[in-house]
Amino acid sequence: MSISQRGDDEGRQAWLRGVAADVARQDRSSSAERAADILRRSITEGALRPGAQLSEIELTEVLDVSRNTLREAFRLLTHEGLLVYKLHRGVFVPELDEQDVVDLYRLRRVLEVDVVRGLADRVPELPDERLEPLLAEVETAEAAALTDRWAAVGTANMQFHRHLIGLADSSRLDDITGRLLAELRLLFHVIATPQELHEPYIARNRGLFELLSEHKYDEAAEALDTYLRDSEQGLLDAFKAR
Amino acid sequence: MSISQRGDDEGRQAWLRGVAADVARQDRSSSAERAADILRRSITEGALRPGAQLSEIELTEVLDVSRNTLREAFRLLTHEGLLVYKLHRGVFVPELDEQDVVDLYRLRRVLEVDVVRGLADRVPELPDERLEPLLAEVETAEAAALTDRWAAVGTANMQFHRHLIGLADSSRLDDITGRLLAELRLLFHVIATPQELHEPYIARNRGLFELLSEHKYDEAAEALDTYLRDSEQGLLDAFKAR
DNA sequence: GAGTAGAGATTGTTCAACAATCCTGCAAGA
DNA sequence: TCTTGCAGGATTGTTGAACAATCTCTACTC
Repeated sequence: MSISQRGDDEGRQAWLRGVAADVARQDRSSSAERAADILRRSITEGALRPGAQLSEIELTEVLDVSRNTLREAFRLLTHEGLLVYKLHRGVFVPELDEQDVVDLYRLRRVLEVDVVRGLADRVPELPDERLEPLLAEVETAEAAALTDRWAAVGTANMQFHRHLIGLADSSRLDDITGRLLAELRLLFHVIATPQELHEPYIARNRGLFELLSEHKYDEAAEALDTYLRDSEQGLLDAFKAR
Repeated sequence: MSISQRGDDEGRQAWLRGVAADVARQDRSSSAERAADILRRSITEGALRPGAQLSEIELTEVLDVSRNTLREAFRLLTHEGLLVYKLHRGVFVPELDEQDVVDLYRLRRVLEVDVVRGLADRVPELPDERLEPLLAEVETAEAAALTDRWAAVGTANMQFHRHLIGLADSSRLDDITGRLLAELRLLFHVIATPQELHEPYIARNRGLFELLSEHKYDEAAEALDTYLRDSEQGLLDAFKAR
């Protein structure tokens, strides 16, 4: 389909913007970002455990980038909280503790609850289709649970919250959330029993989705608050049981 | 005073920790951070205006660092929101608009108000001396106002809020706040009338301090909420008048 | 066993070079 | 006139090598 076949100018411009966005997304080239992507996956999926040191020489060979570029990738990940620098000693996957759990959840609670509460005053009102990504994540989690893929359940649950925050249309909030969820993932890796950690929240996410689609925002905010408190307590218990 | 002249071991260790912290602060990775410091000041003080491009070659000569180190400094400032990268085009001082004002203030409001409200449930109770930095910033602002140094007033007012957030003892919150306030500073530079932008909040900051020192946290939270709404409106008005 | 000195390894920083991309101006064509 | 295509120059992206600064570990002394 060529551009000129589209009739209206508005539609054509929208289409152009879409293409531009795709290109920009694809064009996120930068060797550093590509290296960071690989490392990010290695960390969030648990191949690199908390406490592990990342050797520069070793990784330049594995990732096939220069030391300078690798260090730039390190910087990107430290900004996301997935790595920490120790001067003259190198970069490490951070080891978070109970205090970090409390800190992270405090932030999550205040931000997420505020987003949901804010949906009530929104003008124009939130279109229903904005909730579709939430439902998709719930269904992904449910499917993963059926085949005992609890890590995938955890991932889908987190994506649910990312999309929830996304409803606020705030790029800064999205940034902060990205970092919070990344750090949360680090915490999950010290947990021995992922099933009991993630399973209860599949149904609760579906419950949240339904409250939202019925525009019961205050109720949803209330439910989300206790939800997050329970989740925090679950993590703290898992920590103690370790 | 030499170490051995101090009698007690505890005191000596505390002293050593203090020195270690000072050294660490001084030794902060030097080159890249030193370059970042200079650039940060240039931006926040207005020498580098929003929209300006930062040339690598030019700055390597001015700052006397290598391109790699300079680029690391750029990364640091990008993380703080003081610079933005455009792939293959360079780094620029971002240009914020009304929408950014709304976005920033929404975050400020929810975070700061929550911090103040949370002080009520704090155990152990907040020691009075934790409020001293707040008072110091108020006095700094008052002194600066007497000599018409309105930029300094704005700085002190922002530091007031940084210390306010600091009462929550959350490193992540401190990070986020640092970025939010840095971005706010960018906004101030498009404002023609700094006096009417900053002057009213000197007294209001003092009022907040007094409510806090009387442990009237809910009242303080309420005052802070309207404070921030007024401040946001002031910025938006200034934007429109531009 | 505690403390110290030195060797080896790793990180911090710089430099110079080349590759990839963007911007500018100009000429050719509709 | 407006668009399109194409050099050419300028800027950024990436690399590899080199050296300095710092840490870690081992071996030694007491």
